[in-house]
Amino acid sequence: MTTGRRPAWRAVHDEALRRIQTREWQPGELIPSEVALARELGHARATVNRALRALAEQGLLERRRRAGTRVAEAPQRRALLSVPIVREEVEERGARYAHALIARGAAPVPEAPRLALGLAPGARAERVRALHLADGRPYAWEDRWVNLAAAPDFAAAPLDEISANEWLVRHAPFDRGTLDYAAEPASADAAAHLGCAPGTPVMVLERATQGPDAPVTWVRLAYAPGYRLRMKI
Amino acid sequence: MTTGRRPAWRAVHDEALRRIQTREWQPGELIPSEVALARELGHARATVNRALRALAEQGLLERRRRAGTRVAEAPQRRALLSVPIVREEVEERGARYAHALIARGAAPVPEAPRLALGLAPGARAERVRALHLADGRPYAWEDRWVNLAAAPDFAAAPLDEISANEWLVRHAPFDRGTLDYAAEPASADAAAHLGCAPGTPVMVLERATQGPDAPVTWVRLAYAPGYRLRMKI
DNA sequence: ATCGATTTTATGTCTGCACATATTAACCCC
DNA sequence: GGGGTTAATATGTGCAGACATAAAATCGAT
Repeated sequence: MTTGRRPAWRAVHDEALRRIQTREWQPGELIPSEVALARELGHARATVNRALRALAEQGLLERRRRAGTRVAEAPQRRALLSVPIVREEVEERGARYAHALIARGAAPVPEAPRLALGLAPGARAERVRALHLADGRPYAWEDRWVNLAAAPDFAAAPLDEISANEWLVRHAPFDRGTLDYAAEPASADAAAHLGCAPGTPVMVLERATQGPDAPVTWVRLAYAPGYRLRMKI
Repeated sequence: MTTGRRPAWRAVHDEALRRIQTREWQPGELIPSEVALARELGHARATVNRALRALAEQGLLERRRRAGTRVAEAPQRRALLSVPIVREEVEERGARYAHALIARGAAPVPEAPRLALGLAPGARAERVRALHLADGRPYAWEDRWVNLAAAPDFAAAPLDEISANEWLVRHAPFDRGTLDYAAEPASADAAAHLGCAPGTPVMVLERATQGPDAPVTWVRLAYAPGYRLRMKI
């Protein structure tokens, strides 16, 4: 029967979670089959399946056909990190967002972005440098390279009105990518724009984004000192 | 009919993804209803529902009852970050993991962990300091506080055999928590154990873990210089 | 018009059933 | 016993139909 308030699969989910947390189901232990649980809890197998599938997606259960379902040895929740858009990050903190375009134009590509963009040695690409501001104070320093082959219109994008990232998100289809966070000493130009001493530890994000056909953009974001990347599990 | 190789809901998922990426469905635009899509693609509504639900969980679609389904304004993929267990991190890189217990014992709790553990001012808790090693080289420096009220047996845990984190993961039920990454200068003791100069930028992870009833542990991990937190989207 | 009640509609969920698929377990033959 | 074949079984997926729920759209009375 439909519970109304609380979906039945949630109830099953929560009950299974309780048994995991209370060690009623031990780590590594095989739990009852979907059919058995369905009978015990009075629901259809599909309902139990959905609940257990959700727990497996969270990393708490491990499921294999025929072998059954067992509690993960080290039951780890997984944190969901939405790919950061700087403007949203700033606004979520209740600050006013602004950005300043510092420089743009074609230039020869250094090694790291060149490899990420899949370009030949000596190739040129569009480079954008910009500063992101929160309530008028420096928030992050951006150094971006764009593969014009994958986003031809980018050269004409009005980057004083919209940030390069937002323009690309809206105009260039994208697919997959990688995120790399590291702690590094602030480079001279980053320090100058972020208003800190060169060498100050800053969080650096390097993001490579690929479209369905070709790599689109490679960006290096240096966050102002004090930045924290926060996640919940 | 069952496709066999590729589940039908994946086919629907991929087709919808294609339409989003090619801008056939514009950002912000209302897409056809489940019933319409089911008829068009020749599947049951439940199948279409599952596909669209998966895309919504990834942040590409926004769905509301009665209002319908629309493409997210800034279609962002979400990265799934599994909560790091240092041993697994190390072994995934193909290195041999080891850890060394440096110190343990009850001590007065400083402010940050005290608040995270919900303890009264002046309270004491169990402190553990340990070094994680990859192929014998320093990997991360751990400074951990444990709320013995939530994990009474922890005082007797054999921390020379098993790391505190793994012991807790196996013996203390846990629930929710927060992860905070920041770039900071290496403290004196972290630098000493990591083999770098004090003040070197290092990635610091602060994790607070809560069980069903009470906070369990607060840990600060300083990774050796060069550490990168890598995610795929 | 305006506000509130009612209808409509798209998504959310549930069920029962069926078949698919991946493994494990059992079996058989030598 | 060894090795390959077959059966058994738990999960994975698909479908049709039904009801639940939220929110937009409509209608009605003031």
